[in-house]
Amino acid sequence: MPSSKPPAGESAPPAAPATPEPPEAPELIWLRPERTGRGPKPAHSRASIAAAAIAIADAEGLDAVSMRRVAAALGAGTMSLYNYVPKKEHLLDLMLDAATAEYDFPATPATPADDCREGLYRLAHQQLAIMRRHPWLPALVIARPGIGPNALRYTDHFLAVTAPTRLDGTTRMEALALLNGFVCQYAQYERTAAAGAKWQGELVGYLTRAAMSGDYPHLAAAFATAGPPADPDTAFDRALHRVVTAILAPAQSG
Amino acid sequence: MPSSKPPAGESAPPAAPATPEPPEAPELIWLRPERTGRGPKPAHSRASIAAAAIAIADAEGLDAVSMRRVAAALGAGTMSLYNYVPKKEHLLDLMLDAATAEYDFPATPATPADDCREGLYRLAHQQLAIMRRHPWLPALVIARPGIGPNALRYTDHFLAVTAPTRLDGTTRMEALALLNGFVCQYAQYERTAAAGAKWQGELVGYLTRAAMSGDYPHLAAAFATAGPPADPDTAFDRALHRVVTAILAPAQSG
DNA sequence: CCCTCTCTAGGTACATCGTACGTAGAAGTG
DNA sequence: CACTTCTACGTACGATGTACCTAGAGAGGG
Repeated sequence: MPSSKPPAGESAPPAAPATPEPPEAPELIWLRPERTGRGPKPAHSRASIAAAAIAIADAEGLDAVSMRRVAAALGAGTMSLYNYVPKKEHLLDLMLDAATAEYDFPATPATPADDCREGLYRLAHQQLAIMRRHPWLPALVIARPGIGPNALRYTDHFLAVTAPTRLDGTTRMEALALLNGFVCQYAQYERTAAAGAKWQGELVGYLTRAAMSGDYPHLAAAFATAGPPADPDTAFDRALHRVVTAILAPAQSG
Repeated sequence: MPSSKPPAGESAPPAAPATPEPPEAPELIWLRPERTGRGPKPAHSRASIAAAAIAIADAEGLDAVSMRRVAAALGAGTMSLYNYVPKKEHLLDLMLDAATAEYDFPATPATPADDCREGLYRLAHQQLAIMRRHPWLPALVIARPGIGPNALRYTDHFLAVTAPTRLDGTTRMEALALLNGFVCQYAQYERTAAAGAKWQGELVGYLTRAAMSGDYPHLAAAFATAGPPADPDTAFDRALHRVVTAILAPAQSG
């Protein structure tokens, strides 16, 4: 328990017993008010901090996002950041939610009919576009549930789109997780494929050697019958079609 | 290029030009031989190193796995580890592959018929079991493609199981990614849910407040009609059923 | 009005991390 | 035997997250 302890070497504290209960600031950053309205005006805002962090992550990757770096980008002292963001995790939460704000949801969910499928396609494509813009995003989404206000907007939109189906709320939530997870995985795959392009030569050599070793017969067979690598977008669409079909299927049949 | 350079302040090197080409050790650790057969016998092995790292990760989480920590667990000096593992990333590769070795593949892929579905269920359940044993695994699997020898075994087995379907190799590879990604996501979800149990009170409060705010009508409706939380295993099975159905569907129809 | 309390900005300091580099010695090869 | 090539390990550096402290700004109560 690293809570603030009094000097603890002096005499007994006068009246109030040491820590009468630190108001127990919530762990969830969305439960902390951005401003409490006393003292001097803060020089920055959560929004500007998130924007600065996102700019760094877009340009140099998530590893380049350090408290020092973000603070410097804002022209602030390193430790001043901690007035806005109690831990680095919360900085990541802010980034995640700020990126989620980039979704553009149509006001009316298309038509009441089963354009549901089309709505899910559009949603997934938008998500992929956002994640291509911010290659660090999938890792964050996967790592933490992150229920910021914009994630709630996303959830609400998804529920609206899937309302025409007669699936119950729980099932639709599972469907959301399924679709969300799929797009993240795909974006993440694209990312590592792009980053590992330099070692691709090594990898190909390793794989062909493995295939020829005879230890992996089915792998070798698949290699032999493999066609040319597909265009990323069509590969995505094909897999997306499968996932959406799985989502819209009535319910467990067997 | 941090290769070994000669003192470089002396007179010109006699005959060989400074660095004639460092043999360019491969980045992929699986392409480096474990032993080259000269010098003293190494006191450790990749297997023992991976085992030590896994023990630490199982007990204290992936963050507790540091080079110093693993070396200490082996009774070795910190820097000695770098004789076996050129970078920490490669340590993670070793851990990943060692965990993948825990799969137990049946020698004969059941029957030639469409027990394919059953085979995929078994595979997914085994994967979930492994990931529950090693809560740090999903994060690793998601982060890097990691094509160690045991991952190849897994791939080969998957291809064997899905052989009865008349899907081509590329499609079955996509199916593998789909199933693999799904199980990882689910395991990761379970993990964060378990870790965040302490803040669950906060989270529930936040969500109900959001639902009541009127800004998320569909979310509120879903909340209202939500049943009791399902048993994790049945929830997994339900979602798995959808995913496997999506995988086994013939091919893009529309 | 001033006093006081609360907030902000910022600096210093520490533990811990990955790892570059160099030295000492052991085990094979000629 | 000498020589080469490996292993083991200590030291040291730059970077990280963040605990803690000092000043000072500005609103509220007397």
